[in-house]
Amino acid sequence: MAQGVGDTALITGDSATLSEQVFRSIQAAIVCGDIAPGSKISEPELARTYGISRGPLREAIHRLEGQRLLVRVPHVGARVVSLSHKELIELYEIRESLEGMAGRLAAERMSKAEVDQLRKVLDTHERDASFQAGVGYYQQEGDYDFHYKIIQGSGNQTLVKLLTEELYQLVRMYRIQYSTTPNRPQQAFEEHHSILDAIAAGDGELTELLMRRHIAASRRNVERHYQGANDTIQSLRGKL
Amino acid sequence: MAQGVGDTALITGDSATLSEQVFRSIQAAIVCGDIAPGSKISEPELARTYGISRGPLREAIHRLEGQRLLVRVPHVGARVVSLSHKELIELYEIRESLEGMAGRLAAERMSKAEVDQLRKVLDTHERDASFQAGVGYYQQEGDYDFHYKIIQGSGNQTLVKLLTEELYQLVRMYRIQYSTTPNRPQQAFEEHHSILDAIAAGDGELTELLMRRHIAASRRNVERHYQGANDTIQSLRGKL
DNA sequence: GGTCTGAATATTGTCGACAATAAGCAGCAG
DNA sequence: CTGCTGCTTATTGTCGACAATATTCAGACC
Repeated sequence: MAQGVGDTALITGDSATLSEQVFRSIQAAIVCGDIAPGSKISEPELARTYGISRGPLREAIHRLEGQRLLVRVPHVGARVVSLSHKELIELYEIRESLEGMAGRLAAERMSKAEVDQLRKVLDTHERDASFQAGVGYYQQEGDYDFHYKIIQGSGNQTLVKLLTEELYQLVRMYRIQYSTTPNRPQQAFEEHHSILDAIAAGDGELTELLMRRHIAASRRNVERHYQGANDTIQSLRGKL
Repeated sequence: MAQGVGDTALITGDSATLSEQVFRSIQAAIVCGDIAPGSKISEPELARTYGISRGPLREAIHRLEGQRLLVRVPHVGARVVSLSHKELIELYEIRESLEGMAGRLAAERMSKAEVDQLRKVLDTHERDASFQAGVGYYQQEGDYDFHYKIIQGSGNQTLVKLLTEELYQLVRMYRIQYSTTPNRPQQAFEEHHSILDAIAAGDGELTELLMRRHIAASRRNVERHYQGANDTIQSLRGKL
């Protein structure tokens, strides 16, 4: 996990530049919800928090703007993105298209070893009690995420970059936000298994179909619970 | 057209901040090929060229990095992106998926007025002599571009932003680069007309199919002529 | 002659200060 | 009491200078 909740210390990976470190730090803070959606980004405050000057901070902010995690308006400042119901649905539509394609390519290109690795991910999820409780599912990240592995298996590096380094940050952000709302771990499990089977069989068309259906179901789930979750967000937003 | 060839003056739109202006200026310069693919970005030099300090320039560079127009490596600098054959194909694959979806949505959602406007774009292309010569086709931009109009017609603003503000900059860049290579205006015309008909008929499925086929054909065309064009790029890259 | 080492140079990264714009607030008129 | 005006304040935008790192080139060694 990239960052503990409430931990505002700089992510001090081996990457040398402060700009890069503060970029990752703020990215993690936004995705994990440590900085509430819709809240304003104060440059002096953040600079003090991370103990750096405003220069690198501003560079990081501009990069985050490009990743859609921040919305900036000139001479006013940056705010953490807060997707409207419509925008969230639009994001899921795009995922449907892109991840469906990733699934098809993965089924066609993944090696046996990669498929086994994917199966292991699924087994781990199944055994883990926290997943059974439906809590952990939405907090997965990176290598251990089922979707992530499939995307990587597509072999299309441009697609991998687009999905994992850009759109997925948003997806993870909303996964975590909605982790308190009723979800559908059991059905998701079954769908994941079907997808895995299709990939193992090398059936690209079927994988694409199942993946699209899986994400569409996920979208409908979010859609169904949106109103309640939205109230929570609004209350969070109240603290500006 | 955003910027004349060789014109290094700042784009002085009403947008106030220098950072924004220099961002658009460099973006246009890269897309139009005024700054060769693979060439290094010198901060002091560009700052002098545009008559600004390095601060706003660096912010612009970070934004351009997010748009995939620049590749940056810490402590070394930024270079204009130069897609490999593989990456270009990957980009087309993604376009196939995304624009196919845009076409489907556009067919389902576009109003009659919007369809008429789209038809007008196509008529204009047809009458314009430069298009008949197969030159102008690849230099279209923004509102006047056939694909652009369809994407907008999808009604999915997130998709619009993703395609037009990010991926399409790359697409335009390579369209212009390949504008000297033999292209396929006549066939593209016919395909465009078929797509228009499908949209006018409100047939989403057919539109998606035709759009995917159209982009796939375009990809194969690029693929076919890639070797020759690549030599040209290599020679350009020689001047660093 | 080729290769490694080291200093000189240039470029990138970071900082603090100043200028310009917007937000917040007090005071006043209606 | 409400709405507007002007000032105060805070935040963002921009700049020039300094520090840290990479590149380059000269010279010595094998």
